Amino acid sequence: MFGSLWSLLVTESRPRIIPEATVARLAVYLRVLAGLAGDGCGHVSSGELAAAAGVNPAGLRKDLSYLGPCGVRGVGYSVSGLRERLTAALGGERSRPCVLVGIGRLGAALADYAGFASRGFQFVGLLDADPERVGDRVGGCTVRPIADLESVVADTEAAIGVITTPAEVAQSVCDRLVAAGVRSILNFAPVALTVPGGVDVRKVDLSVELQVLAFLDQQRDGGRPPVTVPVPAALGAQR
Amino acid sequence: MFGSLWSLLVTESRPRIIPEATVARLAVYLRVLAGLAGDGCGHVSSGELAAAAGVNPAGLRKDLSYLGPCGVRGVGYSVSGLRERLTAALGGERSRPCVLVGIGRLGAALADYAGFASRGFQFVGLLDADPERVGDRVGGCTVRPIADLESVVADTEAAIGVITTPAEVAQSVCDRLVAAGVRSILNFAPVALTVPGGVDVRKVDLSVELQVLAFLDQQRDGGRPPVTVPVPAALGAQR
DNA sequence: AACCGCTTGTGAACGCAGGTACAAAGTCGC
DNA sequence: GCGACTTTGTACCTGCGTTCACAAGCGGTT
Ligand SMILES: NC(=O)c1ccc[n+]([C@@H]2O[C@H](COP(=O)([O-])OP(=O)(O)OC[C@H]3O[C@@H](n4cnc5c(N)ncnc54)[C@H](O)[C@@H]3O)[C@@H](O)[C@H]2O)c1
Ligand SMILES: NC(=O)c1ccc[n+]([C@@H]2O[C@H](COP(=O)([O-])OP(=O)(O)OC[C@H]3O[C@@H](n4cnc5c(N)ncnc54)[C@H](O)[C@@H]3O)[C@@H](O)[C@H]2O)c1
Repeated sequence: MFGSLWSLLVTESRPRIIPEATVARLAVYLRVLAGLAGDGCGHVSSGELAAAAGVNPAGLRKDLSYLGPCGVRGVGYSVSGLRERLTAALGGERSRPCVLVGIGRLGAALADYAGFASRGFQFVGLLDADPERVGDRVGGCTVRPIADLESVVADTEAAIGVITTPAEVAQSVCDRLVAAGVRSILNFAPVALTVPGGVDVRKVDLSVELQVLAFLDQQRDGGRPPVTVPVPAALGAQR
Repeated sequence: MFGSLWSLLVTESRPRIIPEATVARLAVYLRVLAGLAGDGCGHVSSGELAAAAGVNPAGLRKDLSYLGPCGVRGVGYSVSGLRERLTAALGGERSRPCVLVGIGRLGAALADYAGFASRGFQFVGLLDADPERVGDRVGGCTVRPIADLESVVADTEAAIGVITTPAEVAQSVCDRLVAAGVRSILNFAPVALTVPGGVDVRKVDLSVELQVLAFLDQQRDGGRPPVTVPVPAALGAQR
């Protein structure tokens, strides 16, 4: 009713902000849809998608509603249409150049992983301080000395930097990446990076993941034998 | 005030539940303290710890308050005392046996990583379906055939299972782990695992991390120039 | 053409997490 | 011994995320 009027007033696009938690789930939905596109089905309901993504159907609909009306009531969502909408919302299909610093065991695994390229993320620069590793070819790219960091970032216009160096040097690597123009950083080193405003950092901390699991395990076991806690199912309840 | 009274009523320990987000941060604090213990300083203030951990000082104090009074007013927290308190809260120092399924590039990197063992997490079982990999020694452990999964879990009493197999087989591997008695699972495969109640699953999704960074990057750039938005047709066509 | 069933989209309520501000409490200096 | 300073611990508030429930809308059917 006044939705069309409003869209006229705002000229274009969605001024609405999308919560970060929603963005993360949108990426999951997109991957599920990619697997679904192979099948012949042209439509999916929120219930099916939610089941495949492991989330609540109502939450999924609310997530999608941030992109505006995407589905058809009584039918569901067009698989191809929703894919386009999601890819557009998440930054389009354009290739996103990334640089990876620290080509150790973890770094090499990331550089060699095909799942990133299929989503538009390409490692155009692999950097390491170890002369032994420089010159190696990993995942279709040659490892270059860390001294080339600035020039590689400048040449490739890399937007994302991934840090898989030892923790001690992660901050200095981060500083150099930011100085070179990188404004998005994914950090695997177990340190809290300090960055200037306007730079986004996401941290992947595998030790913490294990420690949380250990805590939940202990909490579960600790609650069972000794005393109290009449409802053991409440905590472990799965959706 | 009535906190002490209440603690008397409940006899002992902490019946208070600790939010999962807090647990994750507690693990970070513990790691920061480990690095700090080498130094001579016997006390740290919430401000120092918070700066090192990259969080708000008040939030850190609130996190620690879940464990009961840990610090001394006017002085700070005893480094050694807080370490003991945190390790106890997170499940003690006892070694936690883990099994790792799928010794590919990522799995091998994890199995070879020294940072887990130093926190009590030991990979006591490495399993893979590829006969080529069976028999390899990775990180002080020999890769065994996937058929041994049940016996390995039973023998080692592994509490945590880590899945680094291709996505297609992740659910079946998960089912076997759960059936064998594993109640905590860390999943790297890009699928939503379905588990029965009482089993905890945590998922690490690196593609999603990159995609969120890409979105934030796009959102930042999209906000700077006045107009445009390269996909104007999508909305008009919708309605 | 009107009805019916199915699914979306969203308003409202709830619970949780993070931040601010302040009072309690202990130590250090004199 | 006492005062003042420092730092903790917590109560309050605000905003976010999630869930529930329901009305609106569309396709198919009669
Ligand atoms: N491997 C894992 O499973 C794992 C798990 C959790 C966290 N991490 C973290 O990820 C990071 C890397 O782990 P890893 O196992 O690959 O270690 P690694 O030692 O195998 O690799 C580190 C690489 O960084 C390079 N490097 C060192 N200093 C550098 C510098 N100044 N500039 C550029 N490169 C430099 C080294 O040459 C090496 O190739 C570490 O911070 C580690 O704590 C790893
Ligand atoms: N490598 C990365 O950087 C990366 C990044 C994100 C996600 N992942 C995910 O992690 C998983 C592993 O990635 P990878 O790069 O190590 O792949 P990989 O192909 O190198 O390793 C997979 C391993 O699993 C083994 N395997 C296959 N089927 C199995 C089964 N039924 N039982 C036991 N083992 C089996 C294979 O033999 C192989 O050794 C994948 O799901 C991938 O999507 C990897």
